Amino acid sequence: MLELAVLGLLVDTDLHGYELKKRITELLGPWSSVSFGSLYPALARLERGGHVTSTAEAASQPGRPTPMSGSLGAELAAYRTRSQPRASGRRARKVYAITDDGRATLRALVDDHTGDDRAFALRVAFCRLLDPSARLALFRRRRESVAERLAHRDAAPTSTDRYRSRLLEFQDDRLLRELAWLDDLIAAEVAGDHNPGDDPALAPTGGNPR
Amino acid sequence: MLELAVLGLLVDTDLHGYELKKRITELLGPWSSVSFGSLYPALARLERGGHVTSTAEAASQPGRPTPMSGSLGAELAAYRTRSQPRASGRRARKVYAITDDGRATLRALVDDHTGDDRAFALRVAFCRLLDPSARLALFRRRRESVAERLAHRDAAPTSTDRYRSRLLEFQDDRLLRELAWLDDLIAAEVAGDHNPGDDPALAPTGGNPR
DNA sequence: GTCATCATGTAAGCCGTTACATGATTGC
DNA sequence: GCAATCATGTAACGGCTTACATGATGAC
Repeated sequence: MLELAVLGLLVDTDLHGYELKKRITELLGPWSSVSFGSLYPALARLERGGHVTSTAEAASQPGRPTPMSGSLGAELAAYRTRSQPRASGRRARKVYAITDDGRATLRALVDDHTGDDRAFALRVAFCRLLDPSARLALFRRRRESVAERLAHRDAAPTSTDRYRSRLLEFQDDRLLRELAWLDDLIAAEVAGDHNPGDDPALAPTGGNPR
Repeated sequence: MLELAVLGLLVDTDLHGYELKKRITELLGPWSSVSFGSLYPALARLERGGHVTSTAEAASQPGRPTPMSGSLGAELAAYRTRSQPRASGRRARKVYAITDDGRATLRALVDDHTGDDRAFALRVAFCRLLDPSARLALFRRRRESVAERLAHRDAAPTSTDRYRSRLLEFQDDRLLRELAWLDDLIAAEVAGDHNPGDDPALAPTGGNPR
């Protein structure tokens, strides 16, 4: 799940750990975010596995602009420009970039259907990386799962406890709304709403065309 | 979280592990349920800690009806009656009962405010065990937390990705609805909607008055 | 001088999972 | 005889958390 978030975010732009954490928090919400204690080991794992590469951002050498900048994305460059004024002396950052292998892994991660609600949300967040049929399948799987949950609910006996019944009511409403949302998404997919120009984000080419 | 579910269910009636698992699944939904591999160790932990006691349900001795039945609840008796036909020869069950210590622990567990959404749902499911002021505080804390999340959302930049923006929209709607639900709950509490006769479930008396 | 922010990591531990081991009863 | 259901447990492992360790910079 952490891997999914990291790889998904690295598709857009190269990032260092600290910034990555901020973006994950933004994506998942301050609740159910991740800690450094899991992020850094995860990055190390991903690097060992060849899914990402890291480049030590050289500090205190203003004469040499962006050494090994081949894998550094345009957005990071912009970020670095914004924070240029006190570039030297800062603690060395490790900038991570996704590899072709990582892109393949990411596609598999988005396509699989294990894990909880948070994992599904993450999949939706990155589902543009799937081809249309896989994306549609993702939505349909979820729809079925939610429908099943609802059916199971209807069979359960009504609770006598006021709070418990209010809770059940609320949760049922939630499921119904998710179902409607999924139906909307599915309808849009079937209608061929996806722009004909394929997203090139996952193309195994070096140098982001942006 | 598992402890919370177990203790909460044991307040209503004494249960053995297998049945407990079924009820937890009913409460949490087939998704995000628990496995035996965590339930049984949890029960052992709770027993070691003195929060529950276990009684080996004697089988193949039809002559002696319910030995040590002092701590066996009425609802279990009913359950046993329903499955009486083949009572002897069945694998021995361990029936768990909550202790006064367990009731105190449960109250603390429901009152605390750590953990994720599932933990909150569980707290609501058992919040009748709190006194009105603590219950109100529970709802208000949650309300604040959800409101904060929403405020943070509004500040975030809108995504360019279609799926991501649809997701954000959906999640925002969810938060708004939870807010409205909480406001309802809080209003009902403030209006003194709680029945004046206190729930005796948490009274440290032996022998359930049912 | 000390606090907040940026920045990267390690170590211990918790809580949960899957897979395995055991064993009886009922129904096909 | 075989599978499903009931019933209880152990072992290995995974992923994530908290707390700790380190260290620089800028603002008050």
